[in-house]
Amino acid sequence: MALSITTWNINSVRLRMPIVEQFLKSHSPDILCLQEIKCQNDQFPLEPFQALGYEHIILHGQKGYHGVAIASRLPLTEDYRTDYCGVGDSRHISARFQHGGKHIRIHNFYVPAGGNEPDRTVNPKFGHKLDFVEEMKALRADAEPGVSAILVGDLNIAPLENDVWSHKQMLKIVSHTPIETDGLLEVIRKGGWLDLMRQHTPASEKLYTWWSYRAKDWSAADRGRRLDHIWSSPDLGAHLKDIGILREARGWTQPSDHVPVTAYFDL
DNA sequence: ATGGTTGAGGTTCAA
Repeated sequence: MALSITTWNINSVRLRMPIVEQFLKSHSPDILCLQEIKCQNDQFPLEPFQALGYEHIILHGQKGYHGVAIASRLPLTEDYRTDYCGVGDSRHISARFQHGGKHIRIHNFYVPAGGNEPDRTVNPKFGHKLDFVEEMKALRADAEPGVSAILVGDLNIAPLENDVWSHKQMLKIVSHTPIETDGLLEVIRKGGWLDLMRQHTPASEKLYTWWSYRAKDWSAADRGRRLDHIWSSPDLGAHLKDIGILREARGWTQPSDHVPVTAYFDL
């Protein structure tokens, strides 16, 4: 049984519905996890998703900032939202589904970006990011007996050397500082997660999912970062068939600065 | 060291 799951930081779902529809029509993943929907739940454009077969939609929106959503062709159950750091941000949503005889829980995260200065004594946003990552270390891939797990999202950290265009030049840039990259690798290790993008593509190869809006020519400069991730419990590793990073979506009309990343499984 | 761009919701903040 085929299963495909996409994660995409959409940077305003209302503004970008034309390219969301373009993506859903061309790729038709079973489940789409969105981050930075930047709207409240009652402002989410349900109808165009439903018209394309995504009848199961769960939301954790907020006014103006952040916000996560899961749109699915498969029924979603036992959904919940966690307020990491207890600050009232909408940065996590989770649900369960069944496919190919498996029960699977999916987590969709939007980790704080962390501001510019990588020092929590002068930049509270960096402290918030570190605290958020610390709290994520408690999330285990085997938390529910008999239930597999998938964790996706914009984690705003590029953990490996080849997850950024220049490891050396990025070491003091928020998203690739050692305290962040060590922290995220610890979340993976302690939680018993598999980094599926790196299972599919060796750590020796560059891999990016985000390119800044500020570059004159994002594609020519190619100063990307791998900020978006797909992890799973170990049992799903053998079922992974492919990973698709839709680089071309960065060049679409009114693009997000992140591109869709899709994991293709055969369960 | 600075500035480059984008979005939401207001005339600034977060990314």
